[in-house]
Amino acid sequence: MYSLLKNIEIFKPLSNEALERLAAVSKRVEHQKGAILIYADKIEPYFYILESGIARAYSDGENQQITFWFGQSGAVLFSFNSYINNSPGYENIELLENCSLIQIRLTDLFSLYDQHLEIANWGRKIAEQELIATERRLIDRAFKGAAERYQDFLDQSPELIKRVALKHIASYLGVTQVTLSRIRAAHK
Amino acid sequence: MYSLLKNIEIFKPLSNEALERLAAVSKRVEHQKGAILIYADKIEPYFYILESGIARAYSDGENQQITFWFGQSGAVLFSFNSYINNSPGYENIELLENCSLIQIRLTDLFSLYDQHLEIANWGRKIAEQELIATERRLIDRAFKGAAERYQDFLDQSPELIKRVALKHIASYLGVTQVTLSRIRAAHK
DNA sequence: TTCATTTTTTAACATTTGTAAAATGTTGCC
DNA sequence: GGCAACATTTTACAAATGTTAAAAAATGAA
Repeated sequence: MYSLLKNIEIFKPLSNEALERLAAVSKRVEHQKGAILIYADKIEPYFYILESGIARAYSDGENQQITFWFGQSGAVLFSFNSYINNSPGYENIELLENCSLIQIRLTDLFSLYDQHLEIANWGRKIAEQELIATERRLIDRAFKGAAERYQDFLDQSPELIKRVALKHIASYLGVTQVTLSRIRAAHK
Repeated sequence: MYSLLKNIEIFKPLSNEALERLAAVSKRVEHQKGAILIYADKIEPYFYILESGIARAYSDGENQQITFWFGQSGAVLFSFNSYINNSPGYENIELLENCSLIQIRLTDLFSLYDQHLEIANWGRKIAEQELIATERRLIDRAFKGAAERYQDFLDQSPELIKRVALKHIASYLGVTQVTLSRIRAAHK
């Protein structure tokens, strides 16, 4: 029953046959705002696609918590280390709103990667898209000041500004909350 | 004739059959120190694996050049945007020493991805490993000061310190050359 | 609404890092 | 060796950002 997946952007390039194979191991789940779907230092067995709601990934430091990823509808959500190296991760993933998600067990997904050419290439493209977005951010940190990064964030993710606490956005942008406040004050 | 590839780390997980398919589209090339293998703003048709020598990727800004990647023996080397989105990239890749490389035409590689399950999954893992390394660096920028990042670089890439100009290492670490000099002076 | 809690802003000051320019060191070539 | 080109360090000063603490504003629950 692939109708579950058919309308989600990330699945659109797939043939009906591939979709059915994925649908057979997919399950829709709902979780509440505040739920932690992925814990750092644990091997997490699931891969998720966010259908609705928003989430953030963060790591805990000694006296701070750094948010380094936001996910919106259509985003893939998983523990990088669990998925890639079968080892405990560094990120916690917290839902910032009530969310609806597609859940796939990693062992099922890996088994499809080993059986199904089209799905293997779909998985390749997921990693590639995450890669290019992550490197883009690393380079932007070098070339752009904090104020410009904030403006870019406003332009590219206008919904997130409304729905996410500024303290999370500050650490995502690589500045303290105080600095972000200063940027916003200067902006008016 | 897959002996060309057999001893290179990145090819080791592959079966002989997959290696032969890759070897059939691979070619060993040599380039001199200073050569630019990948140009920003161009769609680059090749994918390389570095056999010997070192290289760096950099982007040009208005009054600066930022190095954001170093490759050593075994590294994969390509224009992310050309490879992933078939569009011009943002990085130049320069050889910092005379290098020996394996060259594969992207169209040949993509064609193998579409035909060969094992090679598709090999390509998936390449992207995944790059992804996790890149995100790791982004997070380290948030949690570690410049001095600690320098120390980590020393620990993890002792050869590069000897062979690469400090100005390139400075921008790789996300600081100016003056700051790196100060860190090195304090370090003694 | 009212109270308690949390988030955001503001202020004052400290620290880090950047900028520009000069001084020093290094490399390769004639 | 000696010169030229380039890399690295040092210095003085400027700008950006961090830290701490407090005030103001927003949010959520009773």
